[in-house]
Amino acid sequence: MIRKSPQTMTSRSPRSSARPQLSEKATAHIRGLIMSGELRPGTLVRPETIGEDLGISTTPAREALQALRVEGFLELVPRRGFVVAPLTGQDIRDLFQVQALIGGELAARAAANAGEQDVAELEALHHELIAAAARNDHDRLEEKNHAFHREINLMAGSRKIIWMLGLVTRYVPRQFYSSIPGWPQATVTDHEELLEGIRTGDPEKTRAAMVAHIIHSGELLAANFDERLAAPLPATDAEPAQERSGPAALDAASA
Amino acid sequence: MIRKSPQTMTSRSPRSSARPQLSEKATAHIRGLIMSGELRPGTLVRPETIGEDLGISTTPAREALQALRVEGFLELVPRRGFVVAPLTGQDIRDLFQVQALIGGELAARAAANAGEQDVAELEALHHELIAAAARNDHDRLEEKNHAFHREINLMAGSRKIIWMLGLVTRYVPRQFYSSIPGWPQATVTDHEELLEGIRTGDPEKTRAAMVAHIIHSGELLAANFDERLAAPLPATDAEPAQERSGPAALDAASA
DNA sequence: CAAGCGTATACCGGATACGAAATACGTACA
DNA sequence: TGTACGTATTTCGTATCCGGTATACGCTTG
Repeated sequence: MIRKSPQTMTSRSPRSSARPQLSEKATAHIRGLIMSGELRPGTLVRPETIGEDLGISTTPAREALQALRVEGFLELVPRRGFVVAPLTGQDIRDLFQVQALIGGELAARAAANAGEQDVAELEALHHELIAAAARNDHDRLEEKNHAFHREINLMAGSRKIIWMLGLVTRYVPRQFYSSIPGWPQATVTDHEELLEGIRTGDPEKTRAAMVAHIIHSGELLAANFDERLAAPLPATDAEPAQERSGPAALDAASA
Repeated sequence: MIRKSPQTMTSRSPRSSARPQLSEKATAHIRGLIMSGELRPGTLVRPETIGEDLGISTTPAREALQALRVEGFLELVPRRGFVVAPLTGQDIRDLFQVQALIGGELAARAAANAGEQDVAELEALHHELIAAAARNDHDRLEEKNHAFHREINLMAGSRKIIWMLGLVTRYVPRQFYSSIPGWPQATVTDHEELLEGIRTGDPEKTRAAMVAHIIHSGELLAANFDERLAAPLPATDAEPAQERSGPAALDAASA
């Protein structure tokens, strides 16, 4: 059971034309606006407006809005349009809790599946991460951290669980981490614990390590989020803040 | 630049004209086709085709395809179109694992938050479920089961976690359960264990009960899924099932 | 002056039509 | 037989139009 997860993910067929859809560009753009706080909850987002912003037509813009609605960033008010969904620091904490649960599951499976070669690859990445941390190279640090987690997730060998994790981590701007003081050191020690669990093939120990790692990171980000919410808004006009009663059409899925 | 919404909306509730979008209809339709096995993995799904099927134009059809891509039912091959994503019985099991983790978290929080009134309401629903089971009333059974779980999820008080659960349960056709022999009885006993945990305010006991409940249900459904995969395809229309090899563009999100 | 009502406007949801680019497929040629 | 080319099909994006509805504004009335 060394290498290659059960899924047949034929990696990288060159396919040349790496042309991302315009709708994906628009999706990332609006998502960034929401996560950065430029678009606040309750704001109405119009297709033509964002089309003008990016110099595209309304068709891909509407597709982007639809995608963001599925992701939970926007809500659709039937004859009004798309409004930015509420997003609080507590929401961020909750999402990190979910991320921890899913990431923990993946880590546990990775530990169960890990072969010698996997461990070696992870350790190589880990050492590169340490080197980047020592040089204070934020970009490379972020890159290696991403690669480290990605490798673990792939080792778990479950397409759909990785997919769900991706839906959660859309709420987590990666570039944020590197700006947290003390984060590199904490990450190094956390990753060493993860490595220990994987090396010894101990799923539950690895799961616990991953959960702690994610929750810890999440608390830092959520605190920053709260701080930003407390900050005054750009102050265009004397806006009555319109804390409108959110329609919040929860469907509360069942089992 | 993006305009702010007209903040004149004077706090009047939108009355919810209850008009479902055409794109949502299309989304549900295609999702049903995929889950029922009529659309097999690798099949190319064209906007015009589904537009003709439902008597709608390509505009809402394309929005539906975009939504299904976010949900993971479809993959987008850049200049080719949308193809049905691979979906195996193991995928279903994995998704139930995720559902168990998230549902367990919600149940644990519900137990922590539960007040007397909440418990009373849950017990009322539970008794109605028992009554429906005794009458062999499948529709009402399904309805009460849904309401029971919904109530627990709402008690947890986390918008975003419920949202994530909804993304997972899109892969679980609710109407399936009631057709499983012996499921009503198993559900009643499982729910009683859940109630016990909530009544005593024991989060971890409740979490464990919910995890067991979901995993148990999932195994039944996944077995059915495997069975169907082994079966030959309906062979109704010509439709030569364009078995293009799915590229499976995993992005493997990180933390 | 305040409250109710009717009209005007804005905009969503959807339908088409059209064009450019790229891929797939069939055919002709060496 | 293998390769190159040309055509057909399709995706992706743009532009435009229309019906229906919710909101905003202004007028009338008590």
